[in-house]
Amino acid sequence: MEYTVNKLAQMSGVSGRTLRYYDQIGLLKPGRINSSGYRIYGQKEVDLLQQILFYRELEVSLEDIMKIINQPSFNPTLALKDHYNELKKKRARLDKIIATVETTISSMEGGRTMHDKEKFAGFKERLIDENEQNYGNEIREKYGDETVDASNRKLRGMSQGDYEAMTKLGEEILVLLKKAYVTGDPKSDLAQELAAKHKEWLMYSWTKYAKEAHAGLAEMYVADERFTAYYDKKVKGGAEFLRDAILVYLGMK
Amino acid sequence: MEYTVNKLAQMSGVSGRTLRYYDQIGLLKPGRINSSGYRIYGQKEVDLLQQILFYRELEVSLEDIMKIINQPSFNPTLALKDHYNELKKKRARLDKIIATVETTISSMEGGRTMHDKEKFAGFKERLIDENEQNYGNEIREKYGDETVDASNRKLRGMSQGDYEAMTKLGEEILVLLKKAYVTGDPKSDLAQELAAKHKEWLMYSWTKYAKEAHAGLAEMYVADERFTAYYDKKVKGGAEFLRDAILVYLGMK
DNA sequence: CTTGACCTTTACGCAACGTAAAGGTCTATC
DNA sequence: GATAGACCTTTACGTTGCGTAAAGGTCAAG
Repeated sequence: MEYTVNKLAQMSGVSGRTLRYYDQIGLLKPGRINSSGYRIYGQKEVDLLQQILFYRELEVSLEDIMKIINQPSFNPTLALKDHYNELKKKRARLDKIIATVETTISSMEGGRTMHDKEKFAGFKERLIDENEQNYGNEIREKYGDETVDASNRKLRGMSQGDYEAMTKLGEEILVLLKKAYVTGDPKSDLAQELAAKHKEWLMYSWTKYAKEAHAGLAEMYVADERFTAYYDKKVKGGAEFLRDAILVYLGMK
Repeated sequence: MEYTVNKLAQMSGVSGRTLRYYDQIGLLKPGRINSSGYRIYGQKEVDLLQQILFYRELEVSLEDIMKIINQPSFNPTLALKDHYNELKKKRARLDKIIATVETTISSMEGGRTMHDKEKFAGFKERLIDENEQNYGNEIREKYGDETVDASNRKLRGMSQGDYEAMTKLGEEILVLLKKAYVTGDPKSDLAQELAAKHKEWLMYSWTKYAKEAHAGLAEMYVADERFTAYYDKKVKGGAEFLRDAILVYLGMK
C-alpha cells in the first residue's frame, strides 16, 4: 500500500506539515517521489513512522529519535535510560511547582501573608492526610505501621534548608527568651519580639494558624512538664514567661 | 538604590538579555532612562521583578504574568487555579510517559533469551556495530540508506525473515480482530486466539514478556488515540475490544 | 587620551511545527 | 475538453523566551 502525505498523515494522526518537516530534517524520507514531485510513502515508511511516534510520545527529541533509529552503534536502551532519568527529574521539578502553586492559592484565599516555607509545610501535611485517607489502611495492613510512618516522616520531612532555618530560629528563641526574661515584663518589646518569633517558628510546622491554638500551646508549655522542662532549662520560669508574653501578644491578657 | 541592567541582572540571577526582553515586551520597564540611554531600575522595579520571577518559577507564561500583575480586574487566584489544573494534567501525562518508558526499558533488557534467531543476530550485530562505527557514513554514501536500514533491523534483533513474519502477523491480527469483533464477546474463542496472536506478535520485539506490560499496552491502545485510530480503522471499537480480549486472556478480567 | 568595562540596538538562532500564500496536478463533472 | 475543487508542491514568517554575536556609543581609571 502506498500513501501520499496527507493520506499517511490522516492514518497516523499527525499533520501533513509534520511529515514534510520530517522529510526536511531527514528523519523520515518518503519511499519515492512520483513524476509530479509528490511524496509517496510505502509500508516501510509507515512502520518507521510508528516507531518515531512511539519515541516522540515518550518526549524524546527528534534529534535523539534520529540517533536511535539511524545509528546502529547507538544503544537505544541506554538512550532510553538517560531519557528516563531526565523525565524523573522533570517530574520532581513539576511536583515542587505544583506544591507551591497549591499553597499559594490557599494562602491567597485565606488572605494571609504566608511564609514561603510555611507554604511548603502546609502542602506536605495535606499530602500526608490525603495519602493516609486513600491508602493508609491498605498499606498499613500490607506493610505494617513502620512503612506508613516512615513515608509520613519523609513527606513531612522538610527540605534541608527549611529544617536548618527552623532549628536556627528555635535557638534564637531560646536566646531571646533569656534576654527578655531579665526585663521581667511580658509586655516589653523584647518579650513581644519573642512572642512574634515564636509564632514564626510555629509556622514552619503548622499549616493553619489560629490564635486559640497558639494560646493553647502556650498554656501547655506551663501545664506539661516536658515542655516546661525544655524552656526552664535555659531560664528558670522561662516557660511561664513565654506563655505570658504570647498571651499579651495575642491580646489575651 | 538604583541599578543598571546588569547590576539588577546579577542581583536577581537573571541575564541582562532577559531584562531587556522584559522591557521590550512591556513586562518590566525600567524606572527611568538616563541621558545616555541606559536603563535605570529603582526599588519598585526590583520588587516587581521578584514577583515576576516568582510566577515564572511556577511555569506561568510571561503573557499570563503580565495579566496577573498589570490588570487590577484580573483575578490572580483564578488565574493560578487554571494554571494549577494545567500543571496537574501535565503531571498526569508525565506519569503515563514515565510508566511507559519503564516498561519499555524492562522489556528491552531482560537478556537475549527470546528468539534463537535474535541470538544469532546478536553476533552479527556486534560486527555491524564495529563496521558502522568505522565505516558507517561511507557505507551509507556508497550503498545507500537501504543497506544501512536493513542492518538496523538486525540491530533491533530481527532478521529480514523475522521482520517479514512480524509484519505478516500484524496483518493477520487486524483480520482476526475484525472476525472476532463480530462475536461481540472478548471471551470467545476467536477473541482469545486474537489475544494469543497479539502476544506472539509482541514477542518479536519484546525480549522479556510480562503480563503487566501486556496489559499496560492493551490499556494504551484505548488511552492513546494514535493506537486507537490504528485499530479502530479496521473496526470501530476495535481497540477497546482488543484490550478486553487481552485482559480476559491474561486472566485480568 | 587610551583602554577596558559597561551600555545600546539589531538581528539571527533554537524546537517542532502551524499557517498562509502562490502556484502546479489530479479527478470528476458538465 | 474545459473547468471546478481537491490535493500536492515550495517558500517563508510566526510561535516562546531568551542566547549569542555584531557594531557601535559611554564611562571611569590610569
